[in-house]
Amino acid sequence: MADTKTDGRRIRGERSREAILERAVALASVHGLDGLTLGRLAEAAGVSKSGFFAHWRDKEQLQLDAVDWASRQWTERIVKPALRRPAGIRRLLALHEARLAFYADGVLPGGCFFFVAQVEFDDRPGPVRDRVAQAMSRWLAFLERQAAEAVKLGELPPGTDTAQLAYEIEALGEAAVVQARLLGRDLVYTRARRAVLRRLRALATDPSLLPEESA
Amino acid sequence: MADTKTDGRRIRGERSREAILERAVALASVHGLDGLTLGRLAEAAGVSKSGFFAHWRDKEQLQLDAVDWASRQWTERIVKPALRRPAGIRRLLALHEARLAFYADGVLPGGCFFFVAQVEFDDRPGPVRDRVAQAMSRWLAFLERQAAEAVKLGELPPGTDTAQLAYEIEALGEAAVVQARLLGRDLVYTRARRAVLRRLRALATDPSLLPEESA
DNA sequence: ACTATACACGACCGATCGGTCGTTCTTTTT
DNA sequence: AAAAAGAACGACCGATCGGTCGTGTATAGT
Repeated sequence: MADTKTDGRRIRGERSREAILERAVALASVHGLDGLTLGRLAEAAGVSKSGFFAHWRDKEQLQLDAVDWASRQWTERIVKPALRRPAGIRRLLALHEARLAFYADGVLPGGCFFFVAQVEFDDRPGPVRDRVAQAMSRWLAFLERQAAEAVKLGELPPGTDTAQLAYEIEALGEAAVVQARLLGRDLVYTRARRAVLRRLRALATDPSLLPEESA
Repeated sequence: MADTKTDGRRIRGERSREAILERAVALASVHGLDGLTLGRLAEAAGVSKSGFFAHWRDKEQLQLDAVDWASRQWTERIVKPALRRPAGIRRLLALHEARLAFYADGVLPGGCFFFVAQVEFDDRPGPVRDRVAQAMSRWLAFLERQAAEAVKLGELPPGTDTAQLAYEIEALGEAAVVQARLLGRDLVYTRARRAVLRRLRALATDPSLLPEESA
């Protein structure tokens, strides 16, 4: 039952480590980075608590790795696919839709824990707070840059408040997870998608670049 | 130092109980209803842990009371003031603005904990989950009703998707708290206000009912 | 002034928290 | 084949969790 050794280097626990990390991110999205307990994590990942400490020095190291792991997933599943779409308003919409699809996949069942942790760690300076803040502001800055690109391409009118638009896309995407618990995923995700689509169509100099609302 | 006896009935610890409850709500907005610990709460409220248990049977009772207390505050500080505004789109905007002002006051420094608790308690049936879900859906239903009223008054075009509009107002209001931690309150609250104002002005049959954007 | 009551306290409880330790088993290196 | 280096375990640690108990005390009603 040896792990597939993809290269010459060290192997064994990597699969286990990755599996634990994935569970940790999922749990943190529900309970928060701080509310995540190592006992529940170990049980959920099928290892003992001391098995966990073979991979991480302490809880803080796990939290840091969890932030990095989630950031990497965010990039792979949301940013990269959207970057294959043409720049401008279509890419903005693609980013929003990829995010909803990512949430629907259940990797972050409670929504992105950056947003909970941003509050949790606000008054507790340290590397975890820094990394969470960094991940969040990178995402907001990225959204804003894409909006600015759309302005430069002439797909949005000059003078468009790109930071404002980034705020709205962020808000409408994140809120979906919470409301989905109450009203059902399909219904709420449709609303979340339509909200941004409408907003972009209303702003766009050429709305025909975007799909129709009923699509 | 006797409490003001507003009526003939029981008095003494009420002030203390109210003070504890207020602190509990504030803490729960940051750490979640579940992440709230009685030790921190007792310390923050200046009582002993056993002093706390003079007022509540257990943590669950406190959580229930906290939900009710927050709901009441929500009504007093957001709903009631907005109900004094004329029905229709002006009232919708007033609701959004009152919410931002409420958040700015710091009663719920982490944002409304309904939204965190909705995720926290999702897979744990019980009275707390029920009450949280009830509070959230009451708020969404109220927003939707006000939007429907605006349609009936002719301030929004017939056929407007009122549930969609309620979703957007909710999302744009709640997200502000989180982003405010990162980017500063004034900046983000301005964005949150402008987002809903723009949306309403774009929809309205008579935009002059609403203030200018630059206001 | 006396008594009943409710509030608040410090001390304490079992369970769980994050974390350590010594051991065992497997894998990699030599 | 022997030795070195992970990886995982069960047992256990002090601290903190939610919660109990007995006591002291301030107040309300008589």
